[in-house]
Amino acid sequence: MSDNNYSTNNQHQGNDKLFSTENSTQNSEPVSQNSDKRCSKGLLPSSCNTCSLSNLCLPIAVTQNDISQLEDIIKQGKIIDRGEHIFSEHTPFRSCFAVRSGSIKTYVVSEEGEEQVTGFYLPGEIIGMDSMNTDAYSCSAKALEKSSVCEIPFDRFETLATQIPTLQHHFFQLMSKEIKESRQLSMLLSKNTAEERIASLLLSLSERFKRRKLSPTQFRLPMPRNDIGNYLGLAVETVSRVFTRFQKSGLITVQGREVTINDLDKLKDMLKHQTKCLS
Amino acid sequence: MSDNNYSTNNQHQGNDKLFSTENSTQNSEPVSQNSDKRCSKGLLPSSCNTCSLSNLCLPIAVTQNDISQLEDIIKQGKIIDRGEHIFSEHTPFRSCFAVRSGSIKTYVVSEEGEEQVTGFYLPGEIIGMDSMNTDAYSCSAKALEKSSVCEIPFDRFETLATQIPTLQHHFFQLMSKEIKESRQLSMLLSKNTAEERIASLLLSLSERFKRRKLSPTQFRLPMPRNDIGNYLGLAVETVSRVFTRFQKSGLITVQGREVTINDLDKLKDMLKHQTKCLS
DNA sequence: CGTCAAGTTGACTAATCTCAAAGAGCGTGG
DNA sequence: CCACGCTCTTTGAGATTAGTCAACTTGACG
Repeated sequence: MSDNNYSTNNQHQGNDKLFSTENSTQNSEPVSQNSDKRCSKGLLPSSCNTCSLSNLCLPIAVTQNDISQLEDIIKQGKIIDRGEHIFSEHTPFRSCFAVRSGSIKTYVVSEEGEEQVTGFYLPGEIIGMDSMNTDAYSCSAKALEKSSVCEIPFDRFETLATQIPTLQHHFFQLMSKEIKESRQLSMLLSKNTAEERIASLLLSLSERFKRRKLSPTQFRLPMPRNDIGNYLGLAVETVSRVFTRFQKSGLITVQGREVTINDLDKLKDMLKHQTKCLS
Repeated sequence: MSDNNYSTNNQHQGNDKLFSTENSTQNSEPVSQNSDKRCSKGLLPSSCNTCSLSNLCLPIAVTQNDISQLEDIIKQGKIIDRGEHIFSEHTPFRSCFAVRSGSIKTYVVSEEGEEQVTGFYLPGEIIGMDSMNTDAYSCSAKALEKSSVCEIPFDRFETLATQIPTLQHHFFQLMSKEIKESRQLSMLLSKNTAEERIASLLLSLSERFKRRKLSPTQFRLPMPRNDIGNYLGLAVETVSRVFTRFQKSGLITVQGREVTINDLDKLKDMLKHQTKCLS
């Protein structure tokens, strides 16, 4: 297997090594521990151009000039410490955020104070698109580890989107994708067993790591079992048992949050009879 | 209760009476039974202006002039017979559709040919937004009863949206809402019992009928139990049993697909401890 | 090295599914 | 206008998955 050629992505949390080769400019995390730090335009010449994630979060077809306009409105590289919030449910909606490094979970809280995890977001993915039709965020977003995000002020973005058709088009696509993925989660939850749900999550993570040129078969779960269970509608105990079962059958190797997928095809086969898995 | 003042919405399927008072111009269904019929511009001067649903599917703030531009690109009042498709999964994505009358279900089919219902759409709601990021529809849409839809060719719509900011804004909102609702479905499926799921669906329908000035407490279910179960991740038998239980407890009265909600508050209370119900 | 959070494991319970069969409703054609 | 056949719906009994409760293990970190 050629997996060994991938750069490892299982360092301890918050380690910026992950991105050091990807961001040629100095906007990776270590510069400041201050969670409120922002790269104000000009000071740190961070650029969407040189960001390796731009193929994920930016429209491919955008021109050089368009990108500078985007950079003008995007506040890049805000650092979020583990456990800190990017935004909270019910607070005024102002911006979407692109994850630049680390990992984010979104969740809502019921009247009884019970938490429901609604999603996990990795670098290159965008948070907040479910809040665009209201004045307030419809979920909270919290960093699962030390992370950094780029803020996209929405009113300015909307204006820009009317001026740059490809930008509008791209954003429509991103939102459409979000709808589709949420649909897929619904399907997963409505029809599938615990094992299938977890297989699906593992494959989803695998795919997303792969997109970022990281190993699709060996990675660190950014979230605790608790959050996995919450997200997939399973009890923590069930999650734990399924991991154990998977390990015993040789499908995967787990060591805490470190996961190695030993048989990717077999994992995919588990979802064969489904319409679609998570993405 | 003043519910009796609502116009009834439980006639047999395909009856256009539902909309005869709402569309002052002659674009309601009976004109032609040809399912391929389209109101070509000019022939039938159907208008988004006079459509009672425009407050649901059109941006509020759009001006008179904007509406005419919209009307130029929208093909209005296409008739779909019960069981007919509006579009099929994997066929080229060209248009979104606004439901004008009747009801539509969307679904995907797994490799084994198993169907998974992904949504129910009522007048004023828009189908196809989950396909905008691909060249092909990501689900199929089929009429649950005789229905009519307005076709929104997407490429022309995108162009128009760049010219009319409020239109773009409105569409962002619609898509955001779609994401949110799908999220809510996921949550419903991941945490709630059969009873809660069905209560949530009933409330969702109730709310949507109410928006259309129809009775929120007395309506006809547009879909069979089978589809309800499929959508909510329950066996048909479970759906049936829950309806029976609800009836026995006096919460609702069911007679086939006719439903009367006797205690709306109690129904809502069932979802009290949740983050949110369907919408 | 002690503490606390996270993860694992076992035994029991409960909700929902599956299988099976009967009953009701609706459209079609005679 | 009614009978037939189809689909939809209901109901029962038993099987199974996942949840709950409780205890124990592991690991991170000061």
